[in-house]
Amino acid sequence: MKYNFNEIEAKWQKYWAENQTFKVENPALGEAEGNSNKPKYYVLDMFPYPSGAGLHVGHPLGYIASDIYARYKRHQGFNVLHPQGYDSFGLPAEQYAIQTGQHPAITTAENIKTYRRQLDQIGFSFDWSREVRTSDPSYYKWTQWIFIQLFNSWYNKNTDKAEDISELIKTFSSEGNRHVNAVCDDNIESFSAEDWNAFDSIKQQQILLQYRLTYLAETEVNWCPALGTVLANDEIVNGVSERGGHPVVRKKMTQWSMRISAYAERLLQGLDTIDWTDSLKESQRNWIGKSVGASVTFPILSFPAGEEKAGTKRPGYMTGGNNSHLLLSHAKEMRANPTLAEAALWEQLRNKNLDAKFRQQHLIGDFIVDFVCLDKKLIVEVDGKIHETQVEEDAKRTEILENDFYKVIRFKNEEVLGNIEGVLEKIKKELSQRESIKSNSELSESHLSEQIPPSGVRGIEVFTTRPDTIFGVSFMTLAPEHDLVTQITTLEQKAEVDAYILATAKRSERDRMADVKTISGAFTGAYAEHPFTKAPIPIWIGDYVLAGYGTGAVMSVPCGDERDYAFAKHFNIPIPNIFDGVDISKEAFADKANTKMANSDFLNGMNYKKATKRVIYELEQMGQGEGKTNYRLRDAVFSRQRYWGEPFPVYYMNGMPQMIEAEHLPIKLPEVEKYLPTETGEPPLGNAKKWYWLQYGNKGEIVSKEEFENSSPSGRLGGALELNTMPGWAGSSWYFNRYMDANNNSEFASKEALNYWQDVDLYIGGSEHATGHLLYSRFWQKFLFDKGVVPVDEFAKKLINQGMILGTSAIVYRLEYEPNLNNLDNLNDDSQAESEKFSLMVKPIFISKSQYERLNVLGVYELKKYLNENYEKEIRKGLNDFMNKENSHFSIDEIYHVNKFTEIHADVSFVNASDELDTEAFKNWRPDFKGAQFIREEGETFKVKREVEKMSKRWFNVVNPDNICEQYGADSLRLYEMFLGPLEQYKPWNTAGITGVHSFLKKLWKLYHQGENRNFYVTSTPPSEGLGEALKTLHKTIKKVQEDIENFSFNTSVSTFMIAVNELTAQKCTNKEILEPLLILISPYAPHIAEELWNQLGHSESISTVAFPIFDASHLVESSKNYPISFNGKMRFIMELPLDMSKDAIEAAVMSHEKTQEQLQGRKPKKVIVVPGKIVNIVG
RNA sequence: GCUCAAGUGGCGGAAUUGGUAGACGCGCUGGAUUCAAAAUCCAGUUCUUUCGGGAGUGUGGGUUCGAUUCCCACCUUGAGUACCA
Repeated sequence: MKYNFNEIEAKWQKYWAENQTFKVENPALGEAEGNSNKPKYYVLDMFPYPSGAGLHVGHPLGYIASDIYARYKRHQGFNVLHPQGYDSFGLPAEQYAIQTGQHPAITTAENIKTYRRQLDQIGFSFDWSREVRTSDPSYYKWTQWIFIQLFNSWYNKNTDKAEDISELIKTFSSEGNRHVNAVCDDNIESFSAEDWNAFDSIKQQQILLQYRLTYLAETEVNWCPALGTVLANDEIVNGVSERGGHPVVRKKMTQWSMRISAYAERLLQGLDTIDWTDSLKESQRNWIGKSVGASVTFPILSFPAGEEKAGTKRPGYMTGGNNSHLLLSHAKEMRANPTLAEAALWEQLRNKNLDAKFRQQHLIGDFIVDFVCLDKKLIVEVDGKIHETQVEEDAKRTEILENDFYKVIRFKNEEVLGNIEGVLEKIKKELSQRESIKSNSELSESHLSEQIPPSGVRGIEVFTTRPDTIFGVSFMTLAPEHDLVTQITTLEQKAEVDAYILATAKRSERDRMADVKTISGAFTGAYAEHPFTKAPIPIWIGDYVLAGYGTGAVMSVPCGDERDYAFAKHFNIPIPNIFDGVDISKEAFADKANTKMANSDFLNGMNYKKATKRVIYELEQMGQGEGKTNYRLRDAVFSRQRYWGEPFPVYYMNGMPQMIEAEHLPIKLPEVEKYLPTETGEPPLGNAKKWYWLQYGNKGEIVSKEEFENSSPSGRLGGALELNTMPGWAGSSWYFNRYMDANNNSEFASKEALNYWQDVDLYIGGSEHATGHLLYSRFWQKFLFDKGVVPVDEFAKKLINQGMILGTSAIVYRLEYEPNLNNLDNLNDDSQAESEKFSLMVKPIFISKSQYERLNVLGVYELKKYLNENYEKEIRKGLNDFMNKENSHFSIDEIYHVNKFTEIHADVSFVNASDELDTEAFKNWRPDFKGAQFIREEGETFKVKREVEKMSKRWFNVVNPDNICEQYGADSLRLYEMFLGPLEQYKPWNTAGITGVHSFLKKLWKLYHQGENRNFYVTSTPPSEGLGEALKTLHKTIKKVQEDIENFSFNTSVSTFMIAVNELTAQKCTNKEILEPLLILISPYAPHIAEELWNQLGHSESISTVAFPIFDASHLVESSKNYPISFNGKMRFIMELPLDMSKDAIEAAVMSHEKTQEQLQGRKPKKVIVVPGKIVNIVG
């Protein structure tokens, strides 16, 4: 009986499918199976995107590893969940649809069919009854559901978790937002409960949107014009799109965003609780980018330093020592406790009775004014009794404010209370006389305003990780895009600054990235004040400061920061040294650990840690700074202008997004005629005429877009439809939970299932998802955990990144030669065309690797000479064919010249294990190779050059698993993929090597089939004397294989099997006691052959259900040891000695050995080291 | 630049609580079998050598009786990230 792997594999694959061998039950549902007593184990692969190209041998690597582990865990008595599915929304199907009109669902279904066939033939033990497809409405129903949950949640920093938005609304209406500590948009205005309750519904919705975990915002996004969509940061590589390499530009768009930044700290902390690779954790840490430091506010000096000295600085204005935080909270307090008159006037002003927007108790500079219309710069003060005692101060205050172009009008309490109509009339009159500053550009460009910072600006806030170096600040740098730049720049510097801003804006992101070394910047002419020394600090702008990080401004400490140092050197800015005993004449000193402060006032002598703490304390006392932690992690844009993705369960009323209630889900993707954006620039969904959306309360009805949008709000939904779809990572961010209860129609997954399976025990997939899928999934898991949907807040305990399998390309060298057209008088004048014709007609000449290496060192002249001497016949034949002549009268070197060699990738299937090219197959490969000639060294075969490259159609090095399974079988494929090397490593595929594992399987087969006819022959005599060696082999193997699987060292267990089979063959072992457990060891790796032999051994149950053999150390006990005897650490010979021999006896035995004497050559050893059971070392 | 990973025969790779470097396989060489080829089997295969031996795990140092393994410095390759204050 021969090892007929094709037959065996087909037989068992059919058996497993028919018997649902790998179907796993949730205990609550399958108590009868007895699974409830078994511990659970969840082994997961990253599900594939089913591309049109199908699988190549690199794809199943991780699946094979996880399958081995899953099968092993079943042998160990675990209830193993090992599912598979498809990440089936994605760009390629859509692009194919755009080109061909084929619906992506059809393409996707076809691709999935191919994938399934390919996966099945490798013999995976997946439970296909739990398959998920992200593009299936029954699945994306729940993706939409999660989106709604996110919309209805906000992040409470006090409880450090996501909470329901209804809680927030309750708080707003009972106490406003003053005490709400949430992760939300910047610049949220503060409001009271009364304010909130007075807001109209739209205003309330706008405010809530600033708190929701998924929110709509005008964001600057990465727009890819070629793909017609936005891309996430991790979808961009080197400034171009990851898919297709198209350029990407920044663009402002209204998009859905996910407030992942709320989870930055928990995502970081969570890394310590999971067993993922260090490099992957490191990537995520970098991506989150936590930095701890301080935020510091530098007041802006109103006049340049020189004028300040002249004594023109105004009193009370923007000097250091004031506390904006205190003033702000004071203003809030005053707002909350208005006087009667103030309240009465505010009631009138807020209702826009005067057609102008007023603010109450607003901070202007250092002053809190009662009411202000910022647009018209009109201040209205209501004075009580107290003002009678401070007329002078008030006058000064008015003067200062009026210098800032404010107009101040004052009313007495009595006036307001007695004649409010008259007061309003006066205000109205003033308003009408003042021009709106928005429409008056002259004003803001006037000389004076250039010198005087506008009101409301108190200082520049910076973020620094080195607050300890604050005494080293010698300038400040703002990003060119910083809001303050135009406001603070002096007239003299305006031209220079404007020119610089323009130049920076022109440079693309890529240019800026490529050109890091060039230092550029401009001085604004303005100065800030140092918080401690009160010295004026020049304010510069420079493009090394990024608008998008921190506050877009830095305090520059040239002595302690490389970039600040370079900038200071370049512009001749002083570089004060604040480090004790450090020379900064050549470079900045950025070594935190060895910092000792000097020239730093109260910090002198302190180290980094102490100084930092002290500075932050001092700044907090002054109200000019505080300890702060910054994260690089940005909120994730969640809208895509694509067709083939999840539709949002969203419509708009009055411009505000509304969720469609969960009971109406799924919102199915509508049909479109064209998959391109509409003529008006809407996303492809704008083309949809009919929607599988609903009539209110009447689920599932098809409604036309017009019908939907024009319907009356009472009967139908009414409002505009959301036309964007969700990004690719939406569906993949929670699929691992769905597998736990994949066919549940009423829930995301049942509580019982979620509680039983908890999380993924082992997750295997590529490291390319480090900052995409793996971060987003952790984010959603934490969110779902907060909401009580899932029981754990990390979804995968252990994660392994499988390395990539690379291709081994085969390269031949093509000799390029051309006619010497000047000499070929019978040719046409059009030499260009002739040359092209020639190169088409001429027979190509290919050169072998060794010949190429030989020829390539010769010069062109030598090469030509060599070719003429050795290959004149071949070349002349090519030329003659071209010229249609028998014999040209020219000598060979008069009519052609050699150009160069070009590398041609040959299909790897034409090359054998010895790198020899099948020249016939190669000639038939492409029509222009038909008459190819091959040059090789005499007596040599034609060998190709090998090169390891990524597997790609382009390089003709793609190997299809279908062919491998047909030729060698799935078991060979599985073993070989594991045998190639460590799972995590990148390694080249070379089909030639598979013969090794294939012949191993044949040898294994032979162990069970003896004699001439190879009949099944296994003896079942009880273990006898002769079984000792075989038992030793078996138990050695059990031990090693078990260790290897648990350490994911699958490559070494394959060689262990080889050793075992080689040994057992040599021992002529035919005993069932040995051969039966051996099969169980091998079955996770080569399940088909194991199942077949197991069956032949007389078992009726599948081998996958039996228990793993137990290692028994007693079989490995030895009585003697081959001691390596080394001299000065070098092993010289081996001596067999009993293991129970004492140290002294060993030494004596070794010393008396003749080889020892030989080595020593009469010298006396200085020392003899004896480690019993290990080694003897003699030091001479 | 920074972070992480890794450097061992012709090739993939094995060996770490420090103890026989090169397991296992490919390829290669020789032999058996065969009309022949494939397949199969046997022997050899780190380099060097005067056949005694000697050298050897990216380079240079160190610790140790003993280092592929630990420490320091450097070089190279791959991956990620990039003016992150």
